Amino acid sequence: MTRYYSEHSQYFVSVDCIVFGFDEGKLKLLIGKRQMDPGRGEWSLYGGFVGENESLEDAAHRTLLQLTGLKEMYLKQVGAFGAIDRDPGERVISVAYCALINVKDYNRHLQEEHGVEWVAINDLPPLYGDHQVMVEKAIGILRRRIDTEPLSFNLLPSLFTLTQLQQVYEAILDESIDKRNFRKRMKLLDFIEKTELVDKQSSKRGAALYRLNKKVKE
Amino acid sequence: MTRYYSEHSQYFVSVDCIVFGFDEGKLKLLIGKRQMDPGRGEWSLYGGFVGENESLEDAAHRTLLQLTGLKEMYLKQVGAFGAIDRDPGERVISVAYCALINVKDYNRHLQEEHGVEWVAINDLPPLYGDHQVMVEKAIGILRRRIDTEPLSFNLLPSLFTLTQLQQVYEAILDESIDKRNFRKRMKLLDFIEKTELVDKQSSKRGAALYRLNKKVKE
DNA sequence: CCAAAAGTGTTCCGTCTACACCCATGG
DNA sequence: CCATGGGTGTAGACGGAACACTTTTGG
Repeated sequence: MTRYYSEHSQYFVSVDCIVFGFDEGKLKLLIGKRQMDPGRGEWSLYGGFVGENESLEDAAHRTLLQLTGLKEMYLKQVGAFGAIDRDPGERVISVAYCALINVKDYNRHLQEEHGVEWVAINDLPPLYGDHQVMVEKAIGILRRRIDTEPLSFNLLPSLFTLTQLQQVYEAILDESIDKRNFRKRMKLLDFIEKTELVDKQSSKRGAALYRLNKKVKE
Repeated sequence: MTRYYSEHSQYFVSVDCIVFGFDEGKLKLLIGKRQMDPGRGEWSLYGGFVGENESLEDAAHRTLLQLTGLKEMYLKQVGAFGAIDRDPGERVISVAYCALINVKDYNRHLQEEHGVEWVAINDLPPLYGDHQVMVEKAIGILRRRIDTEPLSFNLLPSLFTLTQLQQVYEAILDESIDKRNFRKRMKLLDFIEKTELVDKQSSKRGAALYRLNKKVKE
């Protein structure tokens, strides 16, 4: 292979995954204690190095597959982080990706295998390196996009109640929403539809289940 | 230095700068013909490789200083681009940055030195590699943020007329705006203020000049 | 005196917000 | 029968959109 750029330096490039889930009415993040040096034992996002035969996004998908057992999920780039000393070990340039998954789909024994836990975002411990900043930026993106893009559904099962959906909105925006106004707004969305099915889990009366009816565009 | 990650691959990392300016009532981009292989002669964004002693943002600033002679400017990360074959030469992971500058501040002889030109965004030629995609993403960011963040002022001199400001909005959003409504909205912004000065360049009657009165927050 | 750009208000309509009560059911 | 969560409508406030004419002055 012809070498064009050989006079320049090369760097390790990693991806860090900010995996959001929704459980017990809260927005949660999958984090674990680092199992390698440096920073062994510190709370950290799950990440991995970019391989030679994969794009950044491929690397994020591979990492997320290892971590969650899931192949398809909502994935969005949060940004590149390249401060010289951002990693306490060596210089690593990292690209953060934000993923939204349905906690129920998560393969539970992978959780133990990787030593990760779901932690509520309002209750996060200090995180390794600049991971805190990545998380904050990811939440900012979610907040800004939640009304423009059908994000929230990725955090729920394919059948969901309006109450669940409202809880997702409230968790992401960190504010409470009026139930009637919320339901009115949701009725105007053309990509969700009511089914005949009823969820009896959470109430005696039962709540109508809704689903997406179109493939969501980027 | 202790080596922690040596089993992993390393990559060239570059920054590519999407430099917007506003001139002749149009939004323009600073692009030039590549002066190196591969792709010599193709239209391209201006970019550079990331050095060992600089962060990604430092690299973008350095590159922009070389290109424009300007030290301070609005700069925002557009995203990381890492497809395996995105660069026709070798694998290079690139982080795109979007800069907004006032064309009048631009050091004109640097333009010739670097062989770059201001080209209206509606009139761009095909660009090298994935640069087109970077530009589109940058424009999307500007459009989404123009009403949330005081962006537009970076494309104008420190004293500007409301007509100029409106032209910037129209150029970024690619749609025309009602003059009265626009001026009403601008009057509500607390960070711009009318001065006693009058611009006689563009009209016989003269137009009031405005300026920013607060340091802009991120 | 006229061409060219600056400047200025009002009305209408649609959207968002606030707000409280009845319903269905399992235990 | 009652506790629990599900479900519904209306009125007022507010903000955005449509719309046309007068002013100033250099040439």
